[in-house]
Amino acid sequence: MIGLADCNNFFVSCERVFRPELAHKPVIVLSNNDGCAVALSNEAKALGFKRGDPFFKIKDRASAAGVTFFSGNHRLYGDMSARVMTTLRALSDDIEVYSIDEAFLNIHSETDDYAGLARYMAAKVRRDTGIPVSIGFAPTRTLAKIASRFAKKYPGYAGGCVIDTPEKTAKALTLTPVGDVWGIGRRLLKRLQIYGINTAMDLASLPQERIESIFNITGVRTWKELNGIPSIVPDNDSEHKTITSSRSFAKEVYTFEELHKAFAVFATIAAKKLREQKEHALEVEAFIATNRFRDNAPLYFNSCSVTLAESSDSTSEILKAALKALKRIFRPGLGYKKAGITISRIAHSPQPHIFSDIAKMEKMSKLMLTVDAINNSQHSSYAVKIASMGNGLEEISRKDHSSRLFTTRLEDIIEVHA
DNA sequence: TCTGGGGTCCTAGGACCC
DNA sequence: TCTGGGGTCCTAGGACCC
Repeated sequence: MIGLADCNNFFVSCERVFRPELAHKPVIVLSNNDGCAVALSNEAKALGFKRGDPFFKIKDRASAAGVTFFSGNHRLYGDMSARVMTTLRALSDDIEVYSIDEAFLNIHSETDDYAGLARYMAAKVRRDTGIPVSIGFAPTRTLAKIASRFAKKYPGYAGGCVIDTPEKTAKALTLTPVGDVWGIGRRLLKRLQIYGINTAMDLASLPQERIESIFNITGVRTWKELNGIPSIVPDNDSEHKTITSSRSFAKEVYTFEELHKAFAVFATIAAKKLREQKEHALEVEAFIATNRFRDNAPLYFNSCSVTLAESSDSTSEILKAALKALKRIFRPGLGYKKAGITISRIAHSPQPHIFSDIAKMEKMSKLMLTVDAINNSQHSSYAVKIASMGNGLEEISRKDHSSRLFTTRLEDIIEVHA
């Protein structure tokens, strides 16, 4: 049996931990620049608001309906996620962190009461972190996902649901729309509906030959998983193969200098992540794009990648490469709305070339370690920074509804008056 | 006025090779 | 006028995920 723990309305739940009066109230967490709704409480969903709704379109109606808004506070969510994962880790033999709000749970020791275990784990996470979580156990990951959906949807499960018999499997699959199955996206759903496949049960009941004629290998895996045959093996190394840092800007940016500043921020963020996973990259790609929603301005998207002579994890080397790429794609006179960098060809050990100055590489490596150490120990993460970063993205981003850094900044710690 | 960010995997087709 | 066959590797783009 494999478990899946999924935090309910995760970003909203994080905010509610520190604003308990918002329980049972409509709450929406917004994306960067207060652009879109990305997380909604059940009450906000019930009012008809959806994930992806642009804030400017729903603002008036939602305010009138009493919705509380938050700008995304990702440092808070990341820290709360770590707390949830720590609790889950202590309760299972091993866990696979699948996303900021989900983890698969492996239980090696024998138990015949998975439902009780799931409910206990959910209650423990709730008590230790304040975050409500739904846990499903089943023979495959795809079925565990379905089980956790039931645990989330029906309060009667008390946060824990198990699919472990043919009868329970049949019932769960019949009640699950095929579009809700893990791995069935918008495009696939459309095709399935043409064939009259509407529920997970319809899909699971098809003969394998039929499935193979409709789907590629990933679809066949999903079908097997629905039939109780484990076929999706998670990639258990936690290191990423690419690291992207990008942002949309609140208003269009026209000059190279402004983009340079933004790229200094991107390089800082991406290189820090790279160093955190103790790796080095050989390739840096830069991209810029104009506003795709404006039809009275030219549409331009371009990207360019640069290969480093020797692999690096240094912010300044990565920035240098990103700016080289940016120079090739920058066109004056255009208003840029979004930009970013992706670093790739990531490897564990540094890869010098024959003329590399090894001493210099080691010196740079030490320098970056020192910068990270200083920044990690300070309240400001940019105590030491690349000068061209200036005040970062401050002037070109917007956050009007921020909560505080309750768990990671001493000045922001919550006060209790008794 | 205002429309997110960060990933993975698979596949078709081109480049290249013998 | 005639213009092979088969293999591998790489990459861009599509589809999916949260």
